[in-house]
Amino acid sequence: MGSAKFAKEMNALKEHLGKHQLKFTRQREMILTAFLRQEHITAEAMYHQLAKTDPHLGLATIYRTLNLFCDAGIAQARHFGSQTQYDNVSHKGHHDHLICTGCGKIVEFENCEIEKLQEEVAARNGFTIQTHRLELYGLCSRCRH
Amino acid sequence: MGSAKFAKEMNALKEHLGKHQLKFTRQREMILTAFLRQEHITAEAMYHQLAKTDPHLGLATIYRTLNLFCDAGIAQARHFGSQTQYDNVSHKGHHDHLICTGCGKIVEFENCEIEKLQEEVAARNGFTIQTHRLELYGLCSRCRH
DNA sequence: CTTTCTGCAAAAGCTTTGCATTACA
DNA sequence: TGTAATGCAAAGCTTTTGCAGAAAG
Repeated sequence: MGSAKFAKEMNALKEHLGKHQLKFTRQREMILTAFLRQEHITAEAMYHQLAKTDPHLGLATIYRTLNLFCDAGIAQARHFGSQTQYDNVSHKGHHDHLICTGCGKIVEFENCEIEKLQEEVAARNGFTIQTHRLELYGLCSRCRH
Repeated sequence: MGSAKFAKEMNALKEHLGKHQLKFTRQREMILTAFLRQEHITAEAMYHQLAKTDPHLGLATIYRTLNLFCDAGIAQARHFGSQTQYDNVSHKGHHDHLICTGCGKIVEFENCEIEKLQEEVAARNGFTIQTHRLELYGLCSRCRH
């Protein structure tokens, strides 16, 4: 199965489910597998994507499940524009955003130096970083004049 | 008038209005004056705040006006939680946040080196930064053991 | 006077919730 | 067999829009 490579997250989910008397369902497995294939996705996008496989899967179930992933530490919700993006935490730390306030364009970038400085700041304050969010807002070259 | 200290932004607004055949109204003046007194605010919060002064001021007018300020470059919208925060662009004493996922403690910090690297990343991608948001999530010393 | 604004209410997204039914353990 | 999860539809929130009357230039 394709989910073999997602064993780590699958276990994290199962562990969370066990701790909270929740159940491992066909839908949760399907949604997790689809989710882990992307860096970030909206509930609506996942709904359309999975409709091909399971036309009866409800949008509410997707919302409930993505929120469950957040509780389990597998996903992280990020409000962007009018929608919520669910980020794949295992890709995080390599995935910050430059956002044009003029046209909405998003450029993804990673910068190890910034991350190193973040670690320093955290250490200085006695923190151990689990994840972070960095968004730079500005104007792209096309929108600047 | 109390608005004397906000002359710069008031002029920026008037200039934008002039350029676009828009009008300078009592409501726009009132909302701008209230807006400039804070670092950031939601439409709803401003609605309640101004209700004391002008009980007939509509929420729709506040939304329209705050969005106008964004067009004029005086404000900047940032989606946070389920609401939109309108940031006062002239307050650039920007602080970032360290957030403990264990106890919810928030530590504010500033780091010029990180900001310098952000500028570099932006420049490399043809962006001019207006503002940014950096949040580090992790465990504080007390929550770690 | 003409054009733009405002206030109200209604509509429009996105997300959550209630409930009967189904699936898991 | 007892809980929890699902699907559907309805409700809830925040934000936007339509329109008639009011205000600005």
